[in-house]
Amino acid sequence: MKNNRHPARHGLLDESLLTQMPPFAMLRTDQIREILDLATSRRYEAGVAVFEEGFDAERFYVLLDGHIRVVRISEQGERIIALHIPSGQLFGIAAALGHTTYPATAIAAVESVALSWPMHLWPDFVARYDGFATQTYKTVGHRIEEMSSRMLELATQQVEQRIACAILRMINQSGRKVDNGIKIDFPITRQNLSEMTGATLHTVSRTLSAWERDGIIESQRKHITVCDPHKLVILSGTLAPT
DNA sequence: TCATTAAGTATGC
DNA sequence: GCATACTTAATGA
Repeated sequence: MKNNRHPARHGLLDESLLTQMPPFAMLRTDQIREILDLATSRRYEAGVAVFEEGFDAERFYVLLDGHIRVVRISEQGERIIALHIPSGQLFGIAAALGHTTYPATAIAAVESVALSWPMHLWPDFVARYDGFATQTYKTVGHRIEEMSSRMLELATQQVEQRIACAILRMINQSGRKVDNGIKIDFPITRQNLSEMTGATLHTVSRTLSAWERDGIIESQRKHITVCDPHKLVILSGTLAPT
């Protein structure tokens, strides 16, 4: 026990919180304690921006609980959803890519809790903590892969296939098993899906209605459950055509 | 194959 | 009751 003035006051933050998180999984408890003592913990209401595109990248974050939507605005002023970030992952890590400003806006999709550290600690973290850098570059690699495959989809696939891909991606990353299938673990509207696929919300709505009639999905407002993932995979066009 | 327009129902503070 | 979420049909590129 050395310093009782850490910004993350309250006993909520114990070491076990971070041991689950990939970037910190390889660290000793005393190292995790050090990191926690430097962290600031904050809660974000659904819909609130954690940081915004173009602003100075002052801090980097790890999501403890909730879900983050990474959003950009196109030249025409349309919102594009670039990524969804599930809990346990780093975000706002512009420094890892050599940026000094955030390349996108991060919005809490549900009420969320995140830890953050000032960006000037980034080099220290990379240098001092084993596995932090490798895990980070792994996540960055995954996200770049995901975004580039989405660009390919946008260019080559039909709307129905793109919607299927978007839903499949979300149940892979944030699916929760329920009685009748796999449910996307955060609120998602037709509008949101249109922002991910570049279709209109009307087309998304019609497509989802058709899938619901066919028993492939079930949906309540803001929630989608996939009952027949296999059929969705076929619709996504990921498999070779007959 | 889709976007657009337009007009409707359902749901929740 | 008002905003938000969602549905549907018609029309036309």
